[in-house]
Amino acid sequence: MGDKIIFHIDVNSAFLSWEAADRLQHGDTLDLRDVPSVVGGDESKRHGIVLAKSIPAKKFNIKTGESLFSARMKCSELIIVPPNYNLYMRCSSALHQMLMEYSPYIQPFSVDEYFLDCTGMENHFGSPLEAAHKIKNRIKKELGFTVNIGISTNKLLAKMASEFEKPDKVHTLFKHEIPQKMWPLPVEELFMVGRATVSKLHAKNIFTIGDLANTDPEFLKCWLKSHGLLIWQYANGIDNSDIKTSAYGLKGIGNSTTTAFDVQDKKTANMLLLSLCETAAMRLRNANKCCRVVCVSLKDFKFNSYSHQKKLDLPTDCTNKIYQKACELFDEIWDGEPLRHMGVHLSELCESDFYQVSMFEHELQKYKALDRAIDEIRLKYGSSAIVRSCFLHSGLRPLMGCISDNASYPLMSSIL
DNA sequence: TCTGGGGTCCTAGGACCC
DNA sequence: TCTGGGGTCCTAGGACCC
Repeated sequence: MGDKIIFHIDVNSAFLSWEAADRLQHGDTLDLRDVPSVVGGDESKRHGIVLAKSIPAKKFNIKTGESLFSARMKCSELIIVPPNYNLYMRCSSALHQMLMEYSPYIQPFSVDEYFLDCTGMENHFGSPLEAAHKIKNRIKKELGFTVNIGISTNKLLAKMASEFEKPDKVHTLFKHEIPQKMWPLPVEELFMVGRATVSKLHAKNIFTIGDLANTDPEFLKCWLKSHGLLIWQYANGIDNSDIKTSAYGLKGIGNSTTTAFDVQDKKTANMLLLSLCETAAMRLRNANKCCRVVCVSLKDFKFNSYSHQKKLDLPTDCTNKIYQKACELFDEIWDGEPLRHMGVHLSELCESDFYQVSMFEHELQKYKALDRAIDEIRLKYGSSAIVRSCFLHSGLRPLMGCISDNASYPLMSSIL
């Protein structure tokens, strides 16, 4: 059996490219990609970090993840645009649609990354390099943004290849190219080597991917457990994972927010929890799932974070049930310190049609009917069409988080 | 440095049972 | 009950990714 051919397609500065393409489509004359610009949160609130940056912004040494405050210090004329998650979803799915024309073996890896199994496509689209250039150029022409494509025989190497020179490039990283193309790179550029691991590796004089590749795997395994073995395999280009096609199993749904102000009282906290639960539960129902575990996470004004989770007696997709449990969890852990961040996370999901509702839970049936009715109205008339009355004069948002609200946006196909 | 929000997976420790 | 070892479940926290 011969080697596979795997492509990794990565949108260059995705959020920023998509914003730029969208603005040009709508008649703007300025291309954000040509000036120092970033996509980021609200400078005046506390959501302020850089989510994506233009290449000119990069020249000012602005980094993804840094605060908008410090980004602005580096470049006073920096343009900051707020994120538009609905736009990103539409761009992502337009890309998905196009890529599916080339191979049915496709794995969405994140909103702006796809793996494609292109084994045996030579008859249709030419050599892997030719095919990748065709795909890349077509995306640019028809969708209005650029991508990098990495080509190799497994996902890890394809992904590493797509990280090479950007933007708008195709790179290969086959096995025999590893010593020249990958081993000289700093070890922190290896997939799965993050901040915590890199400082440990440096302490043992491991500075490049090559250094890691040539370290004794037994030693790494004893020292860093399974993660040690994993990064050694990656450093040597070893990855046997499959392309996970179709609807891969969702493991959990979370919804969290940094509040614009410190939360000091239980009443406000409960309303925020309700808002978070509404969105999370709606997404759960949309996925036709129920959850067995509810988790509440908190971060106080000193940035200490802590969480508390509990199993439910029965799986549920009901907003009120989830909210009740979230309040209970909150009461059990909140120490009264002012809070700056709150989150709700639902896990241990199961199929909702699998799960039989106990016929004795009359109250639950009522809630389910209510959830169904509310979901339908929000789908039809937009998410703000129906709002719990307690939010009316609260100054708080009744639905926290990014939920898609198709009513207020035109379809992708009409824009791009 | 004034520090988001969505995920996944792993590990360690305690409870509980045999 | 001056008391071992192993399995499983549960929870909290931390690592990583984008």
